[in-house]
Amino acid sequence: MSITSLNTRRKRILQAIVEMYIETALPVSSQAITQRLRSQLSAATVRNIMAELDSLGLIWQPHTSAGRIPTDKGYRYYIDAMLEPAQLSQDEKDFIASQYSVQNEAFDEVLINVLRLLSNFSGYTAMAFSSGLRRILLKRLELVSVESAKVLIVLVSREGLVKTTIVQMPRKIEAGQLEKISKFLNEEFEGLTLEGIKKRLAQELLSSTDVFFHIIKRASEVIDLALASFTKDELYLEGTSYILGQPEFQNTQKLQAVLRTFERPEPLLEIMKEDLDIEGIKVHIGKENSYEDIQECSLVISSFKIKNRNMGSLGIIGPRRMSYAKVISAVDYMARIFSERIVDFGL
Amino acid sequence: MSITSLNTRRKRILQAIVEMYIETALPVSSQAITQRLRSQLSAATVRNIMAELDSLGLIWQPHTSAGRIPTDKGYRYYIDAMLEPAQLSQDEKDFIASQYSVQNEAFDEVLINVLRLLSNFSGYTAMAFSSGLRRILLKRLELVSVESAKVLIVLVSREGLVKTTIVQMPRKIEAGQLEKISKFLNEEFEGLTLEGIKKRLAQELLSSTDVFFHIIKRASEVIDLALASFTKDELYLEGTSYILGQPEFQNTQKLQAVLRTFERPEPLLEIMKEDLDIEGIKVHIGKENSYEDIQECSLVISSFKIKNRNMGSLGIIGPRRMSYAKVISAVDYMARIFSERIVDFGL
DNA sequence: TTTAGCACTCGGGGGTTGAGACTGCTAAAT
DNA sequence: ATTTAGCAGTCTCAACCCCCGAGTGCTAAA
Repeated sequence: MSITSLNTRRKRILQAIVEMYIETALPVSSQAITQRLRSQLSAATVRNIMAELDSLGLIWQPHTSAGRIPTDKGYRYYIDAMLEPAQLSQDEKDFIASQYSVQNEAFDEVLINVLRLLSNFSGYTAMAFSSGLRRILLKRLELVSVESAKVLIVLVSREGLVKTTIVQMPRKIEAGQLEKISKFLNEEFEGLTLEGIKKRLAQELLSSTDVFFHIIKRASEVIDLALASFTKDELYLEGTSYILGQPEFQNTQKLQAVLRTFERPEPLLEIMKEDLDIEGIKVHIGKENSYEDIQECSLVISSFKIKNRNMGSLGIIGPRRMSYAKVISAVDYMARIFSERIVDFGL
Repeated sequence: MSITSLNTRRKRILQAIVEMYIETALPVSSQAITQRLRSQLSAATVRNIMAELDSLGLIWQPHTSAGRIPTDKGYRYYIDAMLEPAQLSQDEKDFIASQYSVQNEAFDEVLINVLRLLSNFSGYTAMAFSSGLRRILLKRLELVSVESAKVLIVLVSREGLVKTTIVQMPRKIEAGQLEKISKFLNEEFEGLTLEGIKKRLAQELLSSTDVFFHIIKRASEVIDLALASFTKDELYLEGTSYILGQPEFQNTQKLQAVLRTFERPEPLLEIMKEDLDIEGIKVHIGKENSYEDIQECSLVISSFKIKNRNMGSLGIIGPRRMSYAKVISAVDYMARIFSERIVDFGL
C-alpha cells in the first residue's frame, strides 16, 4: 500500500479526519467519521482504514485509546491532493473590498493595512516581506537639505512608490549643489534601478571631464547612501495576538517559541525571501519548517507583484491545524488585489 | 502602631521580605529571614514582627501555613522609604553604551532600538509613548510634489526632528504654487508649533487681501493635513515575550489579561500621557493602576526630553515582583541618555 | 469484504492520605 | 518588658489509587 494508490474511500476518510480535526481540535474517532460521512460504512471498517492511514504516516494517535490526528504528511496530502483551488465567495470579496480603503499613505502603511485586514478576516497572524526598492525603477529623486551635511532623499518610483530616508553625507553640501545633483540624476537615469544607476555612475566617473567629475562624485555618494537605506529587506507582522486564542498554544512553552519568533522574525524573513519568485501559493506545514520555534506552525505565503515584478510576499502564520481552504483563498485573493491596487492608488 | 513609626528592625525585616520575594517568587518564612539577616534574632521574634507588619497591611499570607508576601502597600513603602537612588555600575553603563549605536534612522526607529536595549537589559517588557510633534517648534517645512494632488510634506523641527508624510490635497496643485506656499509658511511661522500656525492662519484668512487669500487657503489645507498626520500619539512595545517567563504569569488567566493589554495598549498610553510632565521616575504598583488588566503588574516610567521639552515617556512593565532597584536605575539612565543623544544625532 | 462484539488500554477526574512547611500562642527565660 | 523555645494547629501539595468512559485492535461471524 503506498500513498499514491489511496482509493476514494480512504481519501474521503483522511479528508474527514483533517477537516474535523481542524474544526474541533480534538482527536477524531472512528464513530465520529461514520456519522460525518453518513455512508453505510461501520465504525469497524473505518477503524481498519484508519490503521492503514496510520501505518502510511498520514495520521497518528496521541495515545492508544484516543482518536486520530493528521500528521504533517497528512496535511500535506490533504492540501496537495484534495483541496480544490477555492475562491472566496462574492460576499467575502465584497466584505474585503469594503474594508480596503487607502487614503494617503506610504507604501509601508498600505501594506500594514492590508495585513491587518487579512489577519482580521482569517483570524490568524498575517505577515509580509518586502524586498525594499531593489527591483523598482526610478521615476524621480528629490534631495532636501536638512542641515549642513544631512540630506533627506525622496524617491518616487515608476511603479508609484514613495520612500524617504535621511542620510549623512561625508561632507557639507550646499543647497545649490544639491539641486544640481538631483537634476543630473533625474535627467540621466530615469527608468533605471538604483543598482543600475550605481553601475552607470561608476563608469561615468572614469570617463568624465573635470567639470562634471565633482557632481558625479557627489551623486555617487547620494546613490550609495540611498541604496543602503532603501534596499533593506523588511518584515511586517499584524494580528500577532491571534496566536493566543489557538488551543495548541495554551501550553506556555509552545507559545513562547512562537512569540520569540514574532520578536525576532528573521527566520520568517528568510523563508519568505526564498519563496519570493515562486508562482502561486506556497504552504509550509509544521516540521517542514527547518526553524525549530515554528515547527508547531504552518505558513501560507504568496508573493505580490508591482507592474509584473515580484516585490515581496505576504501570508499567514498559524497553527498546523489551520483552515487551509479559507486561508489559502484569502491569501491568494489579497496578494492579487494588493498587486493590482497598489499601482492604481499611485502609491 | 502606625507605618511612619516603623523602627529600624521592622524596616530591615520588611526589606528582607521584599527582596527575598523578588528574588525567589516564594513566600518568605520567618526562618528564612533570620538566616538572611544573620542577626541574633530568633524566628519567633521575627514572627511577632511579621504579625505586626501584616496588620499594618504591608505584607500578607497566601494561606495560614505560608510565609509572607509584600502587598502593594509594602512595595510602595519599600520603594519610597528604603530604596536608595541607585546608579547603574560603570560596567552596566558601558554595556549599554556599547549596544547603543545609532545610524541614520528616523526618530521612531531610534526609539524602538532604545526600547529593545532596555528590554533586553532588564529582562522585562519595555514601552514608550511619544506625543507626536504636538510640542515641537517649526524650523522648516518643505513640500515636494509627488503627483498631481499628492504632496510629500517634510517637517524639520528646531529640536532637530525630521518627519515626513504624504497627503492628498483636495485639489490639484502646481509645483510653482507649492513653492510659494512653503516659502510663505517658512517666512511667517518659523518657531511656532503646528497648532499655533493653524490658529494664526485662521486669523489671517479673515483679514487677508484677495491676492494672498488663495495662498493662505492652500497653506491652511497643508497645515491641517500635516497636523492630522504628525500629532498622533503613539505607543511602542518591545520585549513583550519577557512577560511569559515570569512565574506569576504561568496562570493563563493573568497572562491573557496582560497580553490583551499589549494588544490594545490604549490604557498604557493613557497612563504614560498622564505622567508626561512628572519629573523623575514614577512607579505604579499593582492595584494602584486603575485599569484592571494590569493590576498584577508594575510600571516604571520616566519621560524623555528633547531640548528641555518633554516629548514622551519610556519605561518598563513587568510583574509587581520586579527588581525595582535595577529597573528604576535602568529606566532613569535610558531616559537620560536618550534625551541627550537624540539631539546630538540630529534626528 | 464488512461488521458486530469484546477485551484491552489509556487518560483524567475525584477522593484520600501523609509529609512538610509555617504559623500563632503559651509559658519559660532573660 | 522582651525574647525565645516548644508545640499544637492549619494548610498545601504531591503521591496514590481507583474507576469511568472513550476509543482502539482483534477475532470470528455474516
